[in-house]
Amino acid sequence: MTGFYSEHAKVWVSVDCIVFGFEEDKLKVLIGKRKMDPGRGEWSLYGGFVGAEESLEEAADRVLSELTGLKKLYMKQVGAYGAIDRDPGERVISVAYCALINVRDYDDSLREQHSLEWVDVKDLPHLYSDHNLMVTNAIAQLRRRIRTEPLSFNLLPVLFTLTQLQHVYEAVLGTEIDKRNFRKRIKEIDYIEKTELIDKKTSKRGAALYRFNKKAFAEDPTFKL
Amino acid sequence: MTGFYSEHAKVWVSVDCIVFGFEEDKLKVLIGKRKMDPGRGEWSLYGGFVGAEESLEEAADRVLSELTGLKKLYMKQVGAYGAIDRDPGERVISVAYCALINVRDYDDSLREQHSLEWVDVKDLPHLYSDHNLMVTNAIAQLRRRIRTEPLSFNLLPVLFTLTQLQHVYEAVLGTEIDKRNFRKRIKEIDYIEKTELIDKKTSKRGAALYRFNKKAFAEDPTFKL
DNA sequence: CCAAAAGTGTTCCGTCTACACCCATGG
DNA sequence: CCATGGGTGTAGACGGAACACTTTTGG
Repeated sequence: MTGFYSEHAKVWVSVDCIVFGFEEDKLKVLIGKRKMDPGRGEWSLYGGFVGAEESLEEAADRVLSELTGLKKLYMKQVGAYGAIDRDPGERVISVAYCALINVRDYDDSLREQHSLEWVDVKDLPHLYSDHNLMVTNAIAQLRRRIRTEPLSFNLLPVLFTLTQLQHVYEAVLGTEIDKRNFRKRIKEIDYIEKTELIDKKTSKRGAALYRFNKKAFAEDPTFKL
Repeated sequence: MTGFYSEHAKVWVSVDCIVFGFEEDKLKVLIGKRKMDPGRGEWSLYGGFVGAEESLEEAADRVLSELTGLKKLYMKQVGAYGAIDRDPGERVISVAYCALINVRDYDDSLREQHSLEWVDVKDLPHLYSDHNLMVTNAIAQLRRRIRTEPLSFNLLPVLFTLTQLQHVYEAVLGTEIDKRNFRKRIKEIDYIEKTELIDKKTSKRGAALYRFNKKAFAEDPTFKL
């Protein structure tokens, strides 16, 4: 410490995670009731303070793995929120991160331990502080990116059917998509590979299972859907 | 102060401004040589610390008006930068803001006072800390937004010719644009109004001056170019 | 009179959209 | 045998890209 900036004020910085999951053909967010003051009992995103010895990304990773037990999730910064009175307790600047997880990878007992709930984004309650704004911005970002980046696979199991994939796009974009047009476009994308496996859970006839080939995508990282 | 968060560490938070201007048909950024340690003498964005009693936006506004003497500039958050060692002196988290200004509104003596230079984005030197990354991200954001938001007018005088406007798009996007296609699209946009005035500075024949009508845009805020 | 920038339409091609029926199977 | 979700192709509309010449006037 050399004291370059000692005349300036320091503030608390936190990270808040908007964790999206896909369940029952709906886009959902993981929220819980706050267990601490201020705001005890209010619905809230899950977050944590940034330590002196960790970067913003590390803090977000830490919070996410506390929350989900999962590592190496898709994660993207949404933005910094710095209104003076955004936190009812003290002055805290928060950086929001959006994460996408496959609900089936997620240990449900961990969810219950933290008393978290998957809530449909269309049906969000009032959240603590400016968390509703964060979620709104995260959804807007998700909608923009899902057309040009292979995000959707993060919300699905490794093997998925085209109907499932289509439902992800419909849930995120909030629109209906024509099945034939959708499948036509998929066919032209090399790194969405059809496997020999058949899923019989959702239909009597059975649906072909597909897989996202990361290596093939890395070779030609263009995405357009 | 109620001491809710006292067990957690506080950090310094700063804002850094990426100020874009349009000059000589090029997209330029305002940078200067740092006048303080650490990093004295290095090329750098202009920034400042966030005070205890101001929001991030207020801090960015304050820094921008110190810098330009201008208020109510177009300004957008680029993102938060929080690597541990990003600042060579101490641990500082910085939030980058991108601003667009009309170079002709800008008092050049103020520029000289702060020993700032307009530098072509294609010709940027190495900048202090992670500032090159901030500029890169700001340009990427600008390219995305300029197609769907009426940003370009912020880089031009109130009255501008269509050739100037086209040059703004070419400089930001880094591509050549077909003149006839460009003007065809402009004609279909109601809130880009042709005035009776003629600019004779750039050509012998003279070019019609146009204006962006904010009110007309507010009534139908769709933009597509 | 000529250099230099302003201004102006049409054609073509590729992309997106709309749209309806047969298939396979478990119950 | 029928209800349920899986799977397939075509035609028309629309929007974007390519492209070249005339106009005006200051020097």
